Amino acid sequence: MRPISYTIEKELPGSLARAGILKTPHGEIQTPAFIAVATKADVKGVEAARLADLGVQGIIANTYHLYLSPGEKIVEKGGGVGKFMTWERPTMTDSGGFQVFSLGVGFGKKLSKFLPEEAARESGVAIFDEDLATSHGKLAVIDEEGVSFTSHVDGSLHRFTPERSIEIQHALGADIIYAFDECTAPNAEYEYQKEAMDRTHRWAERSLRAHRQNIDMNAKQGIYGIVQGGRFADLRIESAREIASMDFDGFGIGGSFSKHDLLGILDKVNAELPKDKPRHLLGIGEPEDLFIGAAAGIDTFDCVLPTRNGRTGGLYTHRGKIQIPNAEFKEDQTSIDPECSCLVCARYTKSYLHHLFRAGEMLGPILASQHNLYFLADLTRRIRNAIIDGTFEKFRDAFLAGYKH
RNA sequence: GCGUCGGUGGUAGAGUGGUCAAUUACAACAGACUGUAAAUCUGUCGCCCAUUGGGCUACGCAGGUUCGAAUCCUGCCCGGCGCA
Repeated sequence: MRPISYTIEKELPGSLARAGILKTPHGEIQTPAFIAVATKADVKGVEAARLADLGVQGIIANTYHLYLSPGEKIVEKGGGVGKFMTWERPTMTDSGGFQVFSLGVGFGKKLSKFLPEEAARESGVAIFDEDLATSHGKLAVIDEEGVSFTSHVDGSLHRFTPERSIEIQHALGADIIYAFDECTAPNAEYEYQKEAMDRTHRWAERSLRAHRQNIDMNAKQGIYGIVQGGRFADLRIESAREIASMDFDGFGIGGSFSKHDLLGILDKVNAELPKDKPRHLLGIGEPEDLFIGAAAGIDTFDCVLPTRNGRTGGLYTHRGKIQIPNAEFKEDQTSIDPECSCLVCARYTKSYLHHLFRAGEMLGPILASQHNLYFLADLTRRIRNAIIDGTFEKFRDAFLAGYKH
């Protein structure tokens, strides 16, 4: 009996969408579900004790960050990432593969994972700047065996290989761990993307082997393989087939493709994956993305946006995202989102949140993060219910009609 | 009253003859953020048109010197400090 199992509860006829139950040693996750990001063993701004009330069923922490600080041994002595942070429910750890991107080619470049350069330039987002990147130097360099990192904290040198990532993830002790992969830049050329994908496949085999060899941890943790291939459909499909052929307990769809590409190929990717295993869409997304993902058969999502947006004043509402520090909310005595039933909305006005942000009070980002987390967790829960009821499309259309940018 | 230092854009505070509509910070007004180098970053920020660009009004007030003044001179007003 594997530590991780997935059961389909209901499928949406004519699509890949499904509702199910993901069982872990620390409890079940009713899917589709939104997993909160707890990079450094904390969901930024939110106490673990509050997470369940916000509808959060699981968290995902980060191998690279916890390895650097406090060190995986400390977390291990603390009882593993879940116990350490007092979240004794389902946990995951990302392998550090994303940092290959963010500290590698992405370093010094404000490039979004999604926006191609042109779009970024048009929308005013700062973009890749080779000069800047060069002057800072990249912090991650890739070779066949693994990745050498320069710590962003103190400049010290570190080495990650698939085996090392798995070893650290064993110490961190999450219920679900990920194969070490290479997350590529969104604008990577086909040739490089192919090369990186093939390398990620080799790393996947090594990760899997490293995990299965550890009898003890293999019995306690499940391991997901990660599909790569960037924005190229044929590579994505090839990658899905390749990763699916390996004996993973579940699958992660790795990042850096544009939204448009995501729309077009996610279902094709998932169609290549075995139905009886869980699929996680790494690092996504916005409310619209959750509908797209769920429709394509994604079971779990994670994304930094609810907490990052929340910290910086962006709040989700059923009428679209709002910037609470903006002047228009100064005297708005209505709740943040009248259609939201979270504790923050039940209690506080836009005017109050606006004031907290203007005054630089930390409670502002805290409350905003909580609301956003609830918003996405609740939306995912309702998507699940709609799949079970067979009203998915209806629910989606109704929601998106009211949700403006 | 005498002496002295100083009065710059919403605020603080640079600038001390041309490259100044005026560094910078804060405030203000927006925007961005998708496996968290992020409680962060970006843009705008005298007025009026405009696509690069142009016009106008501005550095306490009023004069003056100069081709040219926020910058020099004179007077006045206001404030800090010192002495009476």
